[in-house]
Amino acid sequence: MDLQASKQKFIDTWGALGSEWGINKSVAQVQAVLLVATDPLSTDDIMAALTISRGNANMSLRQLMDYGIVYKKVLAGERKEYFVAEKDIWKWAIKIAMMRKQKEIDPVVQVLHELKAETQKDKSEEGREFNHMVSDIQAFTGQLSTLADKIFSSNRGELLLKLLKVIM
Amino acid sequence: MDLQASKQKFIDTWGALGSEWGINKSVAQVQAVLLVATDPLSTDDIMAALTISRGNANMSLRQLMDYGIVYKKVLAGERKEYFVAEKDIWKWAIKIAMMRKQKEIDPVVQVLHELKAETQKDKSEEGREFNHMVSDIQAFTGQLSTLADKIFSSNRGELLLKLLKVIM
DNA sequence: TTATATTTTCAGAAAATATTGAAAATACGA
DNA sequence: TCGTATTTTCAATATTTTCTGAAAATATAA
Repeated sequence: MDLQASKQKFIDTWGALGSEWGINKSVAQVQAVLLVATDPLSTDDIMAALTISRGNANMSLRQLMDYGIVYKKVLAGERKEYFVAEKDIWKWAIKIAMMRKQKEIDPVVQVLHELKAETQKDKSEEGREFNHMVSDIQAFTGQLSTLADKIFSSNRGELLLKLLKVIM
Repeated sequence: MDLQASKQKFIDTWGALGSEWGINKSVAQVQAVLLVATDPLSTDDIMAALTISRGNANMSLRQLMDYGIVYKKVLAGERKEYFVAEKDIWKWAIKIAMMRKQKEIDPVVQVLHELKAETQKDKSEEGREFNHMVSDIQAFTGQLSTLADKIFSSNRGELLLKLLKVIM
């Protein structure tokens, strides 16, 4: 397998992984193309590399920039916009995890908290049972959420990983 | 809000959370219905509770049983099968995480490993760059993967969580 | 064994999601 | 300013995923 084939395999694998994690396939592939590129790429380059439409390329790039893991790069004397990918995997693992946590976990923790409060004074057997179950889940997700915040704020992620390897 | 409304809200919230994490909405809702139930439920009970088809109820239940977070319960003198949900959140957090890791992460780690090996001896600037990038990602995902295995095997998850709270 | 209850399967329908492509908006140089 | 290159938007279309419902398979009781 030559280098180009290896790169292609990486792009495909990355796209498949993205799909499984609820990240749009095109978005994941665009990131992959930028990761394997040696130079900044334009929208047209990406359209050509993945044979996707301009609209798709544009929206995927925008999403990656929203995530903060792809940057615009101005090339001197060029009117087009060029893009490069953040290559530090820790940076994007943390950014994406934080964003997803905020969007997906935090609202659930909030609802669980409300349900817990609302059923607090229900003294029926059924009410106490429900309250107990919700409390358990709330405690668990709440702990995970707090832990995630601590890991993500301040770049202690890498440190943490090393630490864990020692502990376990 | 009365108890029934609270339960309904829980079911809806749980379904929404599931969708966002790539778990089918029906599957998540079936688990929720079983979690809030006071007694074992039959397929018909679940169909009625969520107004879903028999096929959907059956497949969702099967998937939850495959995950190992819903059990069959035989009721004396009853011909129908009844189901109950595992209520220990640690048990299913670990089971689901393990399963998803195995299905989604491990193959990627494997491909990355192969790509790393294949490009090891490419001495061109481009080849070295690609190899370096793949190696970084592979090291990161490999570490996470190993860490996850350690946490999941043996029920050290809860312990770990307590430990982290002290450390951080 | 036969009749009946229950579960499973799966082709097709419906719903949700992703993608295209061309028009509109914007940015830039002359 | 105008003309052109480039980017953005979004309605229409294509694709993927989920769900239904009825037929087939299986289990149970008599």
